[in-house]
Amino acid sequence: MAGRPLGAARRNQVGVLRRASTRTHVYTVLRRAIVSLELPPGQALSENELAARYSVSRTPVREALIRLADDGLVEVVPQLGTFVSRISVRDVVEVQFIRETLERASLPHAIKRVSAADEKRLRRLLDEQEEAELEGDLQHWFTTDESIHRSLLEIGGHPKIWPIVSSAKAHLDRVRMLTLPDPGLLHELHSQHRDIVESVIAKDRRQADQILRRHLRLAVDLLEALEAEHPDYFLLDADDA
Amino acid sequence: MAGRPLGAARRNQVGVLRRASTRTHVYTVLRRAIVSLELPPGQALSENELAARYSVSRTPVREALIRLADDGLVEVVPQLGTFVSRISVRDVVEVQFIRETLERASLPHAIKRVSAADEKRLRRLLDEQEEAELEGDLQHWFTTDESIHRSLLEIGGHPKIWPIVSSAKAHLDRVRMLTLPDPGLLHELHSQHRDIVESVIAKDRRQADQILRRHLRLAVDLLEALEAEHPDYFLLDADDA
DNA sequence: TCTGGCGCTCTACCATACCAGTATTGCGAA
DNA sequence: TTCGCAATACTGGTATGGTAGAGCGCCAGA
Repeated sequence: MAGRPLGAARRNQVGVLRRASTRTHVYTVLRRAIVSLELPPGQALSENELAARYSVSRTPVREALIRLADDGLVEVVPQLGTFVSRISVRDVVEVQFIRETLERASLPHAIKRVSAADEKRLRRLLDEQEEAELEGDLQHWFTTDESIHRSLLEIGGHPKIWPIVSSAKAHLDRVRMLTLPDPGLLHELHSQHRDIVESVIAKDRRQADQILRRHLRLAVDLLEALEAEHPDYFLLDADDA
Repeated sequence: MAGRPLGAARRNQVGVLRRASTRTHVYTVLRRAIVSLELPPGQALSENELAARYSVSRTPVREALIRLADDGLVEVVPQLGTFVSRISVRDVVEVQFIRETLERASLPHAIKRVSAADEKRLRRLLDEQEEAELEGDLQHWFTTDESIHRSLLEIGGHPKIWPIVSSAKAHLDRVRMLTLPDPGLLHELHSQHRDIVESVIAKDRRQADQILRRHLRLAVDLLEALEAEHPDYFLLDADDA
């Protein structure tokens, strides 16, 4: 093979971020690629190939794939291969239910506990997202989307809900990605964010809940149309895991 | 050459039937040991030592530890060690909230969808649990406990909630384990199971919800007392992750 | 006696080698 | 031409070796 491990001198090869472990880095990169559909559902992933592409060994790649498998984003079949999981309509609906249930349950607590500093932070995130929208920076838009939802959970005193919602979001965002770039949808989502935040600040429980619910359902409402449009991305209804 | 001996190829090192992957096996064993407090909070776990104890290599041990870290049951500190996580009161409360929210949200669906076959299955599980209770077989009791809760989620059409609840349950059961063996508590929990199932069958939403809620809160109600009794098992309130 | 620094040891992390299966493919026989 | 079988070229699973970093204890010096 090519060069042998040279120790610390070689450690910086992958990216600027040396802080996180290699495994986390690979996990992050792969996850982003899957959610963005850059790696389409059904795509075969080879541990060897990925290791070569990112110039790391198989070990961290493998560990990243295990985490992705736990997230349901890939399926690893022993002695056969690892594949980007196809989208299961049933799973998406259920994952959406989980997310909606948890975020809505936390919202009243956020309304009770929101502080002036929280308000400032939320409004800053909203502005940041608006900027990303105007600039057409999808990546940044999604980052702020996560920040807003995570912040609301943290304000509600339920930070541990976020990892669950985040895992759900991955599947939902993959669906949403099929409808993008639709500037109208993006704008509507951002507008809903603003309405939710303002309702929380105004301590209007009913309105906040109503908008959040509608907000979270936007992705799945178009599911059937998307399935017809991209049949190869979806799992057949008969299949179960 | 003469080729490999095909008959012997089937033989897997340990003759204990056809077990899942080593990684899963180690994960299961370790998880059970942690939840049962056989491995107490704060206990240091060494990859090398575990590998030696279970007569496997470090790789599957390491991968199992990563999964346990995702579950929040262990904490791995690079270049230092891996430790059974201490119990954080705040986390237990939050995890309890998550579990309660999801199970209660699914319950109405279970009431709508419960079939005759489901009823039979649930009652069989209840009988099985009663038997385990009478025999004092804690391990079996916990198994049926899991089956009952999982079944209710599946009947409600939300099987994907189970992994989340299961992860939450691990933390809650660890707390509960501090109160056992208390035959009175065990009996009360079983009795509540029966009441919940009967309410579901009777399609009494309000009663089912009420009992389930009380049922799920039993573990955390005693938290403060337990923390006073076993201070070394708990995390100090100041600490955050 | 106390303190500061050097080094030993143990850790998890990553790289690599080996193993046991599976799908493919190419070749020989019908 | 077509079919069956066996060698092969993959796959992921496991075992093992090497590396940097963190903690701790010993020891020299004040």
